[in-house]
Amino acid sequence: MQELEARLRQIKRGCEEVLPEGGLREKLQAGRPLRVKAGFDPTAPDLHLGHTVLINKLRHFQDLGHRILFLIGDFTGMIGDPSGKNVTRPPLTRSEVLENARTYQEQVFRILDPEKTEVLFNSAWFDTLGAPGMIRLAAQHTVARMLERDDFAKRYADGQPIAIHEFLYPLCQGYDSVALKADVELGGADQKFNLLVGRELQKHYGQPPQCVLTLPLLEGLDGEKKMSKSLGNYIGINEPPREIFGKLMSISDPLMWRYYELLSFRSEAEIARDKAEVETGRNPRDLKAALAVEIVARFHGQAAARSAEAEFAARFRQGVLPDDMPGFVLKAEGAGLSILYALKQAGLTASTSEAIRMIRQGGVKADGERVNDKDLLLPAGATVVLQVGKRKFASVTIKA
RNA sequence: GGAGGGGUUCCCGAGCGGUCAAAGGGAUCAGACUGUAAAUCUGACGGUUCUACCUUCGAAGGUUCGAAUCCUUCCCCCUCCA
Repeated sequence: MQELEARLRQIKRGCEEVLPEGGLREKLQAGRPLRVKAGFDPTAPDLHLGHTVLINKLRHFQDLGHRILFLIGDFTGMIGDPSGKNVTRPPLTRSEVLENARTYQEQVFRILDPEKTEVLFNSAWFDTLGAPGMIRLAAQHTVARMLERDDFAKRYADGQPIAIHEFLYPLCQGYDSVALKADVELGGADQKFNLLVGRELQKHYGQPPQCVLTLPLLEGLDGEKKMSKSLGNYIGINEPPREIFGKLMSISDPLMWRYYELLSFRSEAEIARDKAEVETGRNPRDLKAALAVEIVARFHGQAAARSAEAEFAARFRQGVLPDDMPGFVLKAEGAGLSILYALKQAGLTASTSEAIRMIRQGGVKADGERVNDKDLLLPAGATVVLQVGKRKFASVTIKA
């Protein structure tokens, strides 16, 4: 009994909503492995930490012995989830879909256990459903219920267009749950409506309705807006260890606790203890580093995480240069090479104008010495370590 | 089919014949401060052979000593009415 409660708490951690409240306990009580569904767009995935909040939750289920149904919406992808943009996405070819699915798996299986994961495509049932089947499906839901969806309601009230096919998206997503006989479905907080349609449809088709878990959208590095690639405030799981480590170290303290809650696999009790320690004087920096190590290790292994941490400490606390900075060999013009030209050629600045600006602002160092003279010549034959700002380095050798 | 509004530098957005490389905000970058934190403050933010010159304001032409600003044509967005 106590164990059940513990499991329930682990599953609910970080969730925005669990609907219906008691439903999950009931399903867990049955003791059998649950069928846990999560749907993904068939678009080319380049996962960032925001995506992993949901995948982590799937992992929790797996750890508790449940079955993950990793559904790729290659059919629903043709519709595109209604976002008000009112564009029908061009359907992907079969090989594009398979390629994207492969990339998904390569990334997702760094968190999930492939043995306990089934990867499925919803075209499997929709391709054979046919127009009559689609009409029968559409008959299961009313326009009034559809308009309850916040996004639809707003657009309808504002006189914004809603194309008919947009109504089909929630229905199809719901039908996926029917086809899969899902016990639980996970989705982002913005998916609540669609997830609930699944419950309705399952009832219509004589199945026990799934339990719905919504997960919050993770805030990006700025701590304000949701993490997304287009906003540039993301940490991609394929980024090099050093990048992931550095980006995590740059987040604010409040955001760090948020990340602990949603991204760390450490127990809530441990995190609470750390939090208390910080309040009595422990340096939050060390906890941030611990989080960074955990995350880097998840995607790149323990060794890479340790070395990223060591390098970070060396570079920023002791000012040691990175040992693998890019190297360049540039030809001198006469007696030497203009520092401006070297900075640009080494890719440290986008243009010579920018190089001048950086020097004026005191952001350029050569062999650790601040450069104040924009007309400085690097002598032929020398090898100089150039630095712009805190994180851009290059080793430049001037050839006569 | 009819009426109207608009396309400006990474984004939003002012400018509406010279003082415009173009206000203001955001993002970004550098410096100071620090825990490489965050917040804050200062500065930068088209290019170059850099106190000057060159290229930019949807596209192409034109008027003018001079245009992002005026005219012509074209392309593209949006709103309202039917």
